Amino acid sequence: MQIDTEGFRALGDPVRLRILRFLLDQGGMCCASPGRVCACDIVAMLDLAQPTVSHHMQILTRAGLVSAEKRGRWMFYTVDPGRFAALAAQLQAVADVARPLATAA
Amino acid sequence: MQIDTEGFRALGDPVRLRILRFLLDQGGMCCASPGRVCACDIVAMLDLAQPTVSHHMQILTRAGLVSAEKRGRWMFYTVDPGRFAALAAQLQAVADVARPLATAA
DNA sequence: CCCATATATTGACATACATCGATCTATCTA
DNA sequence: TAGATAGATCGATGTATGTCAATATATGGG
Repeated sequence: MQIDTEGFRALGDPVRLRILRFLLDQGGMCCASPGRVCACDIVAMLDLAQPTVSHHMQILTRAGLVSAEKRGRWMFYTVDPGRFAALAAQLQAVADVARPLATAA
Repeated sequence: MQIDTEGFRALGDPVRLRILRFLLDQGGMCCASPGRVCACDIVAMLDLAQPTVSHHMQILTRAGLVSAEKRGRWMFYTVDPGRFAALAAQLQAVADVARPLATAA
């Protein structure tokens, strides 16, 4: 039973969850670069200083939840669907193992 | 897009993940009360003081990841499969939304 | 080349959190 | 009812972490 600490740790912060939701929402827009949001947009959205946002983006990328791509002066961030699917599979595996135990007890 | 902070936060700790794995493994045993592990067994397994374990179990139960049942002097803990399945669904929903954006970009 | 802009890095600080010893509460038993 | 045991609560403490101001590092434009 493999469960990743770093991934869930990165998810356990309200600011980072807000950033993830913002990436998904902005990704749905039809203009500019769909699915890609630059760091400056995230700073503008949040009421936090630029270094703080940079710090959070580092945690998210190091956890593999978002991938970063530098394009000129801007850093564009994308949510990694494979990583989220993998984490979802881990939790579902826990649920599958726990299900018969919970009903038996 | 609903993502639960408290659940993932509770998962983002190596000690608590070890406890969860222990609950699942011990749950597979055929003796005593299958699927149920008392707090004393968790204390015995970990190299941590009893109040520390009690604290972690509170966090896990408050996050809904495990359910606690007092039976006499003992507290028995069970992994909640529904809660894990719900969290898995949240992450899978993120993956499903992010998938087309990642491929389009 | 120099300046403006976008992001990263550094250092400092306050708060949150994991951990423990000591103690309290509840429950069983003799 | 007294003693023993399981677990929770409390208070203290060290470490981790979120946050910011200041600065550094790119990158593009004039």
